[in-house]
Amino acid sequence: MLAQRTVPLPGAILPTFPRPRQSKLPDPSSRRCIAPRPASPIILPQLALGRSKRFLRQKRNGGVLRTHTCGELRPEHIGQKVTLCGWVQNYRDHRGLVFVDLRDRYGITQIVFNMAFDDEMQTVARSLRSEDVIQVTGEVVSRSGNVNPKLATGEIEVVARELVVLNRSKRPPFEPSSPDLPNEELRLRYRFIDLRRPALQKAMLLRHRLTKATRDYFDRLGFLDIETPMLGKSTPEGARDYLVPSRVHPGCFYALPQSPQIYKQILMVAGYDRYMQIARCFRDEDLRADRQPEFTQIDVEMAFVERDDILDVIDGLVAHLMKELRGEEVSLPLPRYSYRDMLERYGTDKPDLRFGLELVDIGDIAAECDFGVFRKTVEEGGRVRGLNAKGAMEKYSRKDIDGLTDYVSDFGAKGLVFFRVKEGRLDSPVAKFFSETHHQAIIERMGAENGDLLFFIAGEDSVTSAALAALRNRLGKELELYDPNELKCCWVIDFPLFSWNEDEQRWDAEHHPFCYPVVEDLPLLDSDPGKVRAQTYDLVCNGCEAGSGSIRIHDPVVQQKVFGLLGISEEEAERRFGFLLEALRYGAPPHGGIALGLDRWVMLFSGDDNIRDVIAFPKTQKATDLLSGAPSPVDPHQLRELHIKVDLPGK
RNA sequence: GGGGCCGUAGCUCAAUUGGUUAGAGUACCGGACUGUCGAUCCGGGGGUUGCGGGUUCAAGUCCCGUCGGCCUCGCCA
Repeated sequence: MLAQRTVPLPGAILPTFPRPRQSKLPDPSSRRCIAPRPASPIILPQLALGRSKRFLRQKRNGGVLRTHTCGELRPEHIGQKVTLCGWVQNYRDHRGLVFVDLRDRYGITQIVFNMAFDDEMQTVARSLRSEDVIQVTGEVVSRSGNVNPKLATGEIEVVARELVVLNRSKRPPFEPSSPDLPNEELRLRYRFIDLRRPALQKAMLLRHRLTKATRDYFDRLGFLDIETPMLGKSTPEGARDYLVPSRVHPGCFYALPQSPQIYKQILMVAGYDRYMQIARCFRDEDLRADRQPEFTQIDVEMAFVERDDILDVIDGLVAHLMKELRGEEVSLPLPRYSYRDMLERYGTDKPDLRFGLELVDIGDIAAECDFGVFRKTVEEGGRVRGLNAKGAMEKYSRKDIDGLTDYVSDFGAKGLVFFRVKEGRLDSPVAKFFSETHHQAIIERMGAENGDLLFFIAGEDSVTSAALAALRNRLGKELELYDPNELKCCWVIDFPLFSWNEDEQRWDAEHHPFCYPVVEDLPLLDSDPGKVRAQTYDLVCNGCEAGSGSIRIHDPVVQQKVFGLLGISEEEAERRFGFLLEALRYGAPPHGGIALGLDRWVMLFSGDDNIRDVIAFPKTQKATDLLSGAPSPVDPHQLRELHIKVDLPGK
């Protein structure tokens, strides 16, 4: 039988279809198309991911439009009468016979419409186009002889007996099944189409599972999930705030949280000694491939703990996630390295440990050679460091190396010296400035063999680190030195508390201003602040800063001292976050915590390198939402209520 | 704020050194077709080459500006 609404529709742009009457009727007996299992729950298998086999159970009620999903039917269902709903992914019109690939997020099922059964229905079936939404009732039959091995449901098909067009789609700007992706601008504008793509659905599912596994883990350990305000007070430093004007208090603004930092510390003072939250954070800074203006943190804080207690808890989380999401065992504890050590070996505090390619210092050799740049750099207190790209001699032409030279110049390197190792000697435009002894010394120091390609950068310590770290990552990728699917995590600890800000002639907090110094370094706060180590820790995964935290200052005196060194006066400190200082005066327990970037973790687990692909509704690099058009001007009357006048810069 | 890449049909792309009426695939529309699954076959419509200016006999192509997207340095505890 054909439902009333299935008359062919005129034109390309169609009005919204009313939902079929069945959906509004509570009486199941009016539904002729329901399969004969009214009391049993429908089991909807989620998209398979990893080795986990989890099932979502959905109670059948009188209002369902479908008996199964499009990913569910198997040979065991043959003979059953079923009702499916979904989107038309593809149609193959043979006139008397029409095939439709019906898609929902669970899979694809082939529907067959046969003119022999219903001529009128056939006319409607032939009018179906991509992304139309339909409801089909029919019988599950075997596809013996015509099995499609590409589909999980490929052994069966549904022979349609009833078709309801639930809604027509305009011609979609792109199709979810298309092998070549349209440009990202279009994908973001039509995000509702993009989100139909299996890749994004997979990412959303992974994100859900990661979030849930995280909550489960902390719940088991007795952590409380406590929400903190979105409308708050501007936090002391760091990123630019997103501001929200107050209507009730003319001229005053809330700030959206850069993180729940201060609130979670106050929760510790309040005695909620194990806190966690999946917290949305906002930072009004320029974007990157792995950075969005609003992002999500797994926020954690604990009281009566020392650094290693927190590291142990997060070690457990990492192991739990690896097990739950990838079925992998991780040996704990995760390795813990000092900041100094990482900077020396990898040039960065967030090394990618999936491969070696460690940095090597040849300052002593450089000091003796006749190559002016090297010798002079060392004389002036700089460093000469390099790395050995094993066996890469043939892989990089002179032109390629010029490209690398350009690349490292972005990081402040004035040049890139290279040597090809041939017949036990160094071959390079600058080789003549090095004696035979130097050649052999460098070869020995670098562990070089014939066919290797050595790179060196001379300059200030920080420049050699930054440039070589960047070069190392690039070489690691280009030379395929690691398995891109591997996840390798470590802790980096013992960061300095401060770094010197040359421009403003004062100390900056390396992490944030609430980090507790290493106790034995406390006296150095007065004598040599640059030497003070902080009780901070970064969780690093595949060269990505995946989490960062510290033991906090719970003593108002130490806190004031740190503010002083940061150039924050007592008055300013009181004004901006006096409420934290005040809280610390009322019995603050020793406490500390960490925040992990949830979006980045999903990226790491999914192997994506674009944060937008793990966020349902991301923003562009200019922080706009192409779907909604945000941000946008507002009605003048809204501004008047807020006592705000817009003063745009002239062009 | 700086550097780089990109913008041509609904979409993905092409267009020789600046040179004829800007093409192809796909999607869309019409027709044929009862076992397709990237269906096939026949026919058709579809373009302000992002926008504005300039150079030139001539601009999709070169130059300047601008808008938008992406990557990146600065920035982001």
